[in-house]
Amino acid sequence: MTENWIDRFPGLAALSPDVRETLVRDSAVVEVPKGTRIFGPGQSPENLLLLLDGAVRVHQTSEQGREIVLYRVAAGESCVLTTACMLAHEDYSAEGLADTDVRAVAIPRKVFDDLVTRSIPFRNFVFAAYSQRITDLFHVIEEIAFQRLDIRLAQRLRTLAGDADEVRTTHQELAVELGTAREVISRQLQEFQRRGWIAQSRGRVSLLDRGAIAHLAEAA
Amino acid sequence: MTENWIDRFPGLAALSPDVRETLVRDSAVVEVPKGTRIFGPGQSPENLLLLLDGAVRVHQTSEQGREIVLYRVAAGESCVLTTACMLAHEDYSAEGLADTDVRAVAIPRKVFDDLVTRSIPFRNFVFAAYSQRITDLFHVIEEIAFQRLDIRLAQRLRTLAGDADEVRTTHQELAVELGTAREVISRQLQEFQRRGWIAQSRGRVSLLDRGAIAHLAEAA
DNA sequence: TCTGCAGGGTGACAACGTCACTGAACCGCA
DNA sequence: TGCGGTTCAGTGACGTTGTCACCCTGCAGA
Repeated sequence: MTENWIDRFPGLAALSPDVRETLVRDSAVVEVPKGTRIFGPGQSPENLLLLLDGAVRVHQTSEQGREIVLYRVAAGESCVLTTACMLAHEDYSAEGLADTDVRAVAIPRKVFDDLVTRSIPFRNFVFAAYSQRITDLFHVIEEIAFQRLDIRLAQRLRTLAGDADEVRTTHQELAVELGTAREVISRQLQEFQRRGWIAQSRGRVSLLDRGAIAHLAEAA
Repeated sequence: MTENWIDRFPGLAALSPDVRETLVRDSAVVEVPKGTRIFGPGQSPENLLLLLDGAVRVHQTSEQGREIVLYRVAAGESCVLTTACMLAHEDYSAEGLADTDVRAVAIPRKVFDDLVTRSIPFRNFVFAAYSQRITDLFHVIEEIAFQRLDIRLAQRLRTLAGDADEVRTTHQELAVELGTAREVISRQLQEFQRRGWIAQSRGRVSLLDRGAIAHLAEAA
């Protein structure tokens, strides 16, 4: 448990030795399995999470039951908005789910407060993390307001696939990614398939022509 | 200039006397006329602004030139995201415009850093302000993704009108408010007019039946 | 009075969302 | 191996929103 995880966070490189010591001593490394609900309405976390491995997906659900993925927290990043949106008076319908198995450092609120007071680099880290998330949200707004769906879908398929050449997901899940309806995804994927860019089977999309997909995705 | 503006900010009520003194001594009250661009791409503010009077409107503009209003900062609130989104590495296309004549307190970055270190209540104020803005952004996302335009337009007409019974604005400006196109606003307003809810003339919308408008707005 | 221009109206069409329903693939189990 | 339930995907019809091209109108300044 004396693992030196701090070096995994570039933003924390400037921490002084005593701050590092506090952080390592008073935080716990936790593991949560894929699918766990990390926070959500009626579930306010008393920790700031720094992700070591895995990813956390943050959703919003509308009253009518439609959903959209707001952003993901990747390894090496922190889950600041998590704490922030819980801090707000309004209870909000955003929730965080473990997208994969997750290993994270949990910094208790008191330790967090202490560090923010004591350490300028730590504070900068926190504010930088906020800024990053906020620009993520700006991105989301720009895309849902102004970007065509075929382009957004192509982009999302690329990022979900990563290095692999297939994505294991349902049309419904893709619809939630983009905040649209399943039927719309089905039709778009059919069009992609018709053009020979992808192949589909139940629960799986294979990318056949990454070049064409990339070309569309970059037609931003 | 020794005006005690601190009491206008409920979140700052808990500040200790010495912090209050620093804040009042080292901050300046500034006035900017309506229409001034307060921040934007290539214009990063070195101050945190606390609004005393007036309102600031924060926009985002897409590459294709379409715009959307993200939120407004009202008197008694602070412009935290302003500083935050400038802090992010990416240069972002959000910009802040004085929606009316504005009077505000400008807290220089150094003073801000000092206060965040010294004062727990000040820090809470800052974090609470962040949370508020972030939930505002969540609201925006929920609305543009899932809410019908007629409902959003009715809501916006109500808030823009305030106590008055008319709104002095063009269709184009309303389109920017909601991130849509002018033609769409024109058609919706015509429908409202046909139902006898509003009357229109060049650059002006009069609310004739606030009850009906409110009813639609609350059909969220 | 003329003229330029911002504001607003309109029709056609494309893109996206919704609804109702159908069929296909998969799973557990007899 | 076949059965039945469930999840996933396909489809047509239709309503809403976005885009494009173009027009008309009211207003201000020359």
